[in-house]
Amino acid sequence: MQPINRTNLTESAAESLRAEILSGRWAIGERIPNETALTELLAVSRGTVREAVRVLISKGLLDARQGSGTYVRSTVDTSGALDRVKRSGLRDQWEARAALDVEAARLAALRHTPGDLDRMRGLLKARGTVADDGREAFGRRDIAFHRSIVEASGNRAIVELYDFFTSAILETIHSTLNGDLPEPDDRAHAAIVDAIATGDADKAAAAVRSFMAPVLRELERLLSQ
Amino acid sequence: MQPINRTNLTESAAESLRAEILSGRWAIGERIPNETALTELLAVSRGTVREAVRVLISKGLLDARQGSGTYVRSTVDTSGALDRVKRSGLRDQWEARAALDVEAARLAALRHTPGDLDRMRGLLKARGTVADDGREAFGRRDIAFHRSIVEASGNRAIVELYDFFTSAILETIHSTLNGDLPEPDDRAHAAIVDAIATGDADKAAAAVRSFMAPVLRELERLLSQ
DNA sequence: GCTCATCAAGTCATCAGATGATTTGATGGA
DNA sequence: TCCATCAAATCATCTGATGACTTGATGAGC
Repeated sequence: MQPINRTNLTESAAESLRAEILSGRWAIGERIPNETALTELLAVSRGTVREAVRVLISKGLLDARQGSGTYVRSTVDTSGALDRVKRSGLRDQWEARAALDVEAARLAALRHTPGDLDRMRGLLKARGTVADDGREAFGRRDIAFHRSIVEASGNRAIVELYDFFTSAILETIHSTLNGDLPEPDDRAHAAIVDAIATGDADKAAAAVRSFMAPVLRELERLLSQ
Repeated sequence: MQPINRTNLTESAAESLRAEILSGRWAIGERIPNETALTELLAVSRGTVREAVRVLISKGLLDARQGSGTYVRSTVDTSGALDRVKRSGLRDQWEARAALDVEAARLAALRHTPGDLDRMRGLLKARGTVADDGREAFGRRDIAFHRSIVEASGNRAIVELYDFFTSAILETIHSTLNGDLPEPDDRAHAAIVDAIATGDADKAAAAVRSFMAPVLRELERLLSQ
């Protein structure tokens, strides 16, 4: 039986290089040793060095320029962050998304354009009910509506993370949860849009918060069983 | 002059493979063609194929097993999400982190232990001033204090993202911003801890929000110049 | 008929060598 | 001083070979 931690040379080399970069051994923008030198430093062949470097390039830590060298692009590695977020549990993910959702509504109240409001209301009308054409299709329309609010915040970082949480939560619910979560009715949805339309950030935030509360309570109940 | 979108074979191959995987061409757990076959499919050498596959392994899409084959591990790619967040601009990042910070304080008010409060107060006392031993060291202590609040939320997803934003924002500020951001005084910091200690979630959230406001205003001013 | 050691084929892991493409700084003439 | 040219350095890519590991087939032994 092999030890389960057995790893290959490429990963060892990549990990070793990554640690050096994160330690700040080379400053941002500085050139790291060339492939031949790394071959000796890491005691692996050039092919293995190239695979390791390629991984770090894809993580955004390095930047290779043909004819010139390989340079440090960043000394912080965030590639594993989302993996850990994924493993953080459904309640935590839901809370984090709710935080973004609330802040998005707050910003949307301040920054929304007339077009944003039209789009929200159009998607809310098109949302319909589960009975129309099944749960999955309804889920997609529901998500589209909520996303339109987040988009109206004009904050791309929040939109991006919101999308991530949405897919992560969906995946988790599919695989772990069987019970149904309460689905707020049209009136609750419309209340959010109306609050945003008033331009009152606190009111918009409160609307989303009270919208989320019952779902979160039910979620905690289901998870504590 | 070369077109700026010029890319190398490895990236083309990786992108091509990634697209096939995301399209669902192979089911999760299914084995993809071996290296020799990929060499023909992608019309590149084995070395290039290996580099491309290695990148997709590091993204969590593939899983290579020596002697057996290379298998699909996931058909959703979230690895680019944080990259896009990084490129979303300083204001957006700050707002997103503030949202998490506010929610963390809210949760901390509800869930904190006596030990949490002790730690926060200890770190606040140890925080001192810039004059003590330079800006960088002070910055680290300041971050440690704020992180202790986020940790007290008991939400790992929020902690993880908070860390991400902290490092991303620090890096951006280092490279783009020269002006100083306002630094709230000890009293403002202590007010957050006190609010959390009362167990009143709204009060804690409001404390963090008013703490953040002047910094965000100054940030917008600096960025609009 | 069942079990299990053995084996061979298939596959990824790694190495070594060679050539091409590109960048960059040095050189030297106009 | 300017600029075309060149050579060295570096990454990009290909090719061939060998090793390590997995897996299913085989067949002896019971």
